[in-house]
Amino acid sequence: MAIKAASAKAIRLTSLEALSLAAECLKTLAHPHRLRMVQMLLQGKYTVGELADACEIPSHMASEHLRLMQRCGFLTSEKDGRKAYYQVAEPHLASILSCVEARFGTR
Amino acid sequence: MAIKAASAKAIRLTSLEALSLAAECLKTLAHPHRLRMVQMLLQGKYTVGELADACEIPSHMASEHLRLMQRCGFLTSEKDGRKAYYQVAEPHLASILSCVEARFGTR
DNA sequence: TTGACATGTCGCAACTAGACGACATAATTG
DNA sequence: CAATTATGTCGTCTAGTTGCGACATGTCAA
Repeated sequence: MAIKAASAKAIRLTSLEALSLAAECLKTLAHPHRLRMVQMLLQGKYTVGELADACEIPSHMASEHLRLMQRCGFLTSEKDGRKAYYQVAEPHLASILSCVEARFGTR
Repeated sequence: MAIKAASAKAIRLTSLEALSLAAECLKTLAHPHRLRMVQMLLQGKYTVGELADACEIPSHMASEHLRLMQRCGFLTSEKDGRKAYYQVAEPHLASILSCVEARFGTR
């Protein structure tokens, strides 16, 4: 009886549960408007309205995107009067955006 | 009349079309089984069956995942008899997987 | 050639995400 | 207080994704 081929090469694999969490986070990032928001927020703080303008979407939709990214730990927000400023909380986003920019340009 | 706040900070932004392509690629990657396959393939060639075993899914489903990843340029395949060996074609995958492993562990 | 194996394809049902109008809340201004 | 501005939430409709059984193709060995 043959030893399973896959187990012959002993490789360090991340558990499927951990990869499910990772997949959820990546799925959250995998949206053109959210990528643009992160690209901007890596260079400073912005309000919901500024991010919405840059993505050419109504601000109440930007607000939802920002909430999703906050939920998986990418962003944090702080209120100043009636404005809400968002900023990047997850440092790994910088390297992922570098990959995106390297492959898809800064055009 | 005030100059628009967003345009005040001149920032280099990737076009929304390019970000849409990027989002599609990221979405393709954002799946636990596909992440595991990429994690394995970054360390060598594997057949559909080996990848399927490692993900605990039937091989015809692994085949579909691999086709999707091939379609967006992540992987290439070569046939050897009735087996098909897949390997990584997109070098940036290594850095993205590093981020995933850094945040979610190699548990 | 027959059977077993490895991979790939098709079509359907169940689920999930996205866009968006409508509405809600909260702060500022007159 | 009433109007305006900025953000956040809810429900719905649509479109896309996932899992999977069934089937098709191609390869090898006896």
